[in-house]
This record gives sequence, structure tokens and C-alpha cells, in this order.
Amino acid sequence: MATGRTHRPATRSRGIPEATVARLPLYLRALTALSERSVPTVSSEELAAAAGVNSAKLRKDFSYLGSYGTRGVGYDVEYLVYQISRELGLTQDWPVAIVGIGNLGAALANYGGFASRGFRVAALIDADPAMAGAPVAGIPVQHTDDLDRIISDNGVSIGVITTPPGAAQQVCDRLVAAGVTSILNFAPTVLSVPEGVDVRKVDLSIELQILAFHEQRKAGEEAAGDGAPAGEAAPPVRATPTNRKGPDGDLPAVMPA
Amino acid sequence: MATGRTHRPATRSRGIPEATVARLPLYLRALTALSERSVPTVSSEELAAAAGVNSAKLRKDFSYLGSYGTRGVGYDVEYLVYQISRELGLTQDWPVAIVGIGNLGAALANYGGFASRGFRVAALIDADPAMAGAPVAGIPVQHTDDLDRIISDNGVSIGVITTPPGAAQQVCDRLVAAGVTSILNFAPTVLSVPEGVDVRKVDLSIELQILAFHEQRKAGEEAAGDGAPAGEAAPPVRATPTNRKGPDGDLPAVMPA
DNA sequence: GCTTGTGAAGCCCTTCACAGCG
DNA sequence: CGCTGTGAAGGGCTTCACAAGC
Repeated sequence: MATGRTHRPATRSRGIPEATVARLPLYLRALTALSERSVPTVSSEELAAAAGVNSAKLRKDFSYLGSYGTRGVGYDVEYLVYQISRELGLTQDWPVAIVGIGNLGAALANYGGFASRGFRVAALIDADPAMAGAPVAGIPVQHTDDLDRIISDNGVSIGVITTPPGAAQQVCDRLVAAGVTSILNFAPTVLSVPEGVDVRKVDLSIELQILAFHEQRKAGEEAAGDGAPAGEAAPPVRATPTNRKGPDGDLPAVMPA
Repeated sequence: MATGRTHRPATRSRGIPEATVARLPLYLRALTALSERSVPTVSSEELAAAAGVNSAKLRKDFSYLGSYGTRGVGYDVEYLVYQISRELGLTQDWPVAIVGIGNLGAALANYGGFASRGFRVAALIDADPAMAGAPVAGIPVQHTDDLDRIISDNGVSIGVITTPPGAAQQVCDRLVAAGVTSILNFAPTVLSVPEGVDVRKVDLSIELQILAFHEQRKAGEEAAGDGAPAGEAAPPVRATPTNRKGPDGDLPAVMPA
């Protein structure tokens, strides 16, 4: 998961669990595909398979939205598309500003998946004066100095941060001061925001690290209990060398005896 | 969250809960920053603040790795950096292949956060013959026809998919056939993979949709109980119009009476 | 008969609160 | 005395299994 509200213990929103909210976009995508193929109805089993979840979970999720299915038949595709869109707030237009137009920022500006979901890239902002005016994805890049005005003028409430880590908190503060209340953060930094502002983070290297953990485990299963992997650096000696206990199954003699 | 194992109920790995694994990279980042500032030790309270979690959770997380702290003092920064790196498998080199060199693929190829964590972009692969040979981020793009050989030759076990959605499953199948056992998927598609292959997904538009949900909720709180938001499309009429019950607090009269 | 909707059970994770230890 | 390590309690999410209903 790439979530990250800053504290505030993820209160249940209008009775809909966070975990369910996070899956609604998945269902919506699957339903949209069915809609394009003019499929009129779909069972929880079929839809669950298309969304990559199990059917009991899907039915439970939908039960939080209301009773939108028909027993013995399934769910009406068009109707459900509308209900989920409405629940997610996608029946309205969301102007979004992207701050930090490097490789990633430019990639996001070009990303087609936003526009099709009601997200409109309303502004691109960068600190580099040399970029100002030059269009990226058909949208002119504006300078950070005007951030406040740009956010206000466009009624932006969702900001995307794709700056280098060092600039992220400052940009975040300015976005919040300008009225942004939701932030999608791609910078590898922990942002602190005032109460009432939502932050979600996407960290590309974290995802790879989690994969590496499981990958290492797979390799370890084939030849379990072997020593240190090849090419490993020497472990640093601990400041206060005491007897260490590891969890069961830990590699023996991690530290130089 | 951006996780997505295909079924397999997320078994606890070597006693370490998935939720803990997902936080280890966060701790590692905070610790690395402390290390660069030559801070010798850190308390759970301080480190938790830097990582954006609470200290009880952090201590519990570390307890799964072993007893690496000193009571009354805290944790030795260097030692902990090493232990977490080892646990995540970052003490070894992970060659990674990126398939689909569009805007996003190129941005990832250029992303500095990979190399610094032991991830080496070993190959860039694209289906467009016109791109073949041209270097991106100093790495020549190779053609999909050679995918199998490229994966084998470089010993790649982690693949990154940044293709258009239509090509993702096919690319995934080919990666798996060539020996890849971990996949990071940026394409908005549900991938199906055989047992033993891990998939994590990052979906940019899903993150925005989740933010939109909460954003809508905030707006609704200010003027609660209002009608449909401005600019809303007319809801489709349901195939079998029956009496509908919504959850408590639902907007009244969602459908045209 | 077939599929939804949902109480109940179980699981995992978080949080608490304090014993243990330097 | 301070901070870690951890049983125990609590909460949320998932899964089960079946009653409800078309």
C-alpha cells in the first residue's frame, strides 16, 4: 500500500471502510471495461475475478454502498458504474496541479489515465525559470513564484508533488497555504501537514524493496540456512557489542565473533 | 496501498508481518539520513517521528527482527541500517528490467532512488523497433523480441512493467516464462501470474481517486445534505427499478423519482 | 435454482501499558 | 531513571456460510 495520512487514525468515512474505498477504483475499472463491451449485468463472482479480489469481499464492499444488486441475477453494470463514480466523487471535475516537472512530473502530465477519470491537469509548476512557458503535454509550465495565485485561480484542491525530496516539504507547505487539501506525494519524504489535509504517498523504491524482501526469501528457501549472500558488505561492528538474539530461523553469526 | 499478490493469502514471511516489511524501507530511509548526519544512536520515539509512525509500532516492528536496541539508550544507527538492509535483501545487487519505455518507463530509468538501494537497471525493453539502440538514461533500449535472452543474460528476477494496459499481461507472461519472479506493475491491469510469482502494483489514477473520495467528503461536511454536485451527469436509469435502500446518511433521492 | 446481502467467526495488525534491563 | 521489548487488549478487515429474495 502506498497510503500515508499523517496521524489521524483513518476514521471510517461515512460508514465506508478505508479498505473498501481503496478497492472501489478497481471495481470501477473492471466495470468500465464491461460497459464498453456492452455487458448488461455481472455477478459478484465474475466481477471479482476481473478486479482480482474474491467475491465475498466484493459483495461486502458493495453492501456498504447500498443494496445495488439483484439476487439470482447480479449487478447492473451501468448503474453500478454510476453509483461508484458518484461515491468516489468522479462525477465532478477535479483540477489538479503538478509541482516539479522533471521526468516523473512530465510523465504524469502526459498520463492518459487521469483525464478519463475526471482529473484535469490544470497547472504545471516548476522552480526552474528556464522551463517557464515551455509547454509539457500541451500545458505551459509556470514558475513556483506564482504558485499561490495559480492554485487559487484554478480552484485546485488536489496537488501532486514530484519535486526532489529536499523541496517537497516546502512545496507542500505552500500548496496547503494556498488552499490545497489533498496531496499525492511522489517525493521520498515524510510530509507533515495540518489536520484536515490528506496525504497519500507513492514511493517507487519502496515497492521494489518489498519485492526484494520476498525475492530474497524465495532464494533462501531453495538453499535454506546458507551463509551471507555473495557480494555482501562486511557488517558494521555494533557500538555496544552484547549477546544478540535473533528470531528463530535467523542467520547464525551475523556479527564477527 | 499499492499491493497486489494474486490470491495466496499473504502468508507471514519468516515471522515478519507484511505490514512490518512494508515499513522497513521507511525506517531505512530515516536511518540513512541520520547516518549521513553521523548521529550515533536514536530512540524509538525520535526515529518513529522521522519515519512518520508511532513509536510503539516501530518497537514492535523491530522486535520481529530481533533485539537490536539498548534499553535506556536507543538503537545504534549504523547497526540498524545494516540489519534492515540485510533483512530486505539490499546487501546484494538486484538487476531490474523495465519493459515499456514511454514517459513513465523513461522516468523510472532515470530515477536515482533505485541505484542507491541496490537496484540496477540492467535492461530497457520496448516493442517499438524505432527505439531500439537509442539510449535512455545511458542504457540502450532493446527490442521485445529479445526479451527472453535479455532476462536470462542479465540474471533479472525483478521486472517492471510500464507498457500500455493492453500489452501488460502478455509482457508479464513472457517475463515469467523467462524466469522473472517479482513484478512491479504500473499498467492499470490486473495481472494473473502462476504461484510463486509476486506482483505489486502502483496505480497512479487509483491514488487520485482515493483522494477525491475524501476531498468530496470534506466538501460535503461544510454544507452537508445538499443535492447532487454541480455539473453532475444524469444518473442512468436502472434496469430493474426496485425500491432502493441506501446506507444511513446517504443522499436522498439519488435516482429520478 | 442461483446470487446477493450479511451476521458471525477468525485473523492480522495496532495500541496500550508495563515489566525488564541497561 | 529511561527506553526497549512484549504480553494482552482492542479494532478493523477478511472470510465463511447461510438466510433472504428474485
